[in-house]
Amino acid sequence: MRIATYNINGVKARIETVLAWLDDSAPDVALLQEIKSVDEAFPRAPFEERGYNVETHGQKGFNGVAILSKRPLEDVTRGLPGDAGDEQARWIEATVMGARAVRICGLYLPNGNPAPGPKYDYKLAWMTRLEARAKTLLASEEPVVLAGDYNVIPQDEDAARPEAWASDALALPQTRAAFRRIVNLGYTEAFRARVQGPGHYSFWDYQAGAWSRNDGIRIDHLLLSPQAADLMTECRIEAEQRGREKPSDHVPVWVTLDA
DNA sequence: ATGGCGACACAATGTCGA
Repeated sequence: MRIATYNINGVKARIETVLAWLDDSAPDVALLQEIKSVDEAFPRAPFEERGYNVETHGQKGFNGVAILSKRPLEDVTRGLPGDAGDEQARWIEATVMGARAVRICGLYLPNGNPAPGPKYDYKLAWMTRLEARAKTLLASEEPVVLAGDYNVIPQDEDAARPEAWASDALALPQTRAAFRRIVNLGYTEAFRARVQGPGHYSFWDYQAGAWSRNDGIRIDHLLLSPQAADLMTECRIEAEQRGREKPSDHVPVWVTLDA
């Protein structure tokens, strides 16, 4: 089972790009972030024509997450538990059926800038809720994948210019500590379990020629429960997608599970 | 230190992202 996470920066603006990617790369499951669409306006047909089941959790204008899956999906839930008043569409879960059923969570973690401030407070509170959900899911002792745009640069080696991000909400010590607390519950960060060292990024800003200068950051992650980590056979960043026609500013990140 | 880009809501600029 090949699972990809991909912040597409608007499904309406990116539809041709995403369809070309699906045709070339053919993931079994794709977790999309920043669909920037309400559910009723999401262009389901071209995905369904390609054999994908489509589940969305959108809102008007911003945010929004979706799951595309060639395998059946069960028990779909929307919204991160822990704050009934949170109206931002940033979380969707489903169980993907297969040789092993896998609980898959697609997330779009808040950016949090400027920090300090209310947006940063929201980010940290959201991460506390994520930690609680991650802990609950771990207790199931089933394969679990928490994947998406975390808006977290875990370590300095995950940025081409770490000094430029030192006081940014993506890299502040409190942000990194909150991310580590989740990993330290018992999750495996898929990419770093397989690839070490600097120079691996998943986002390049549209501005100032960031892609051509490889001035990137690694902020899209897949966290695997022990039962999922045991099934991992591959993890890679599909960086070449950043150089294609009308790209998102993020690229897909992949994990393959023997499930 | 900032935000040069890009998407979106809404109708010319403002907000947001990272």
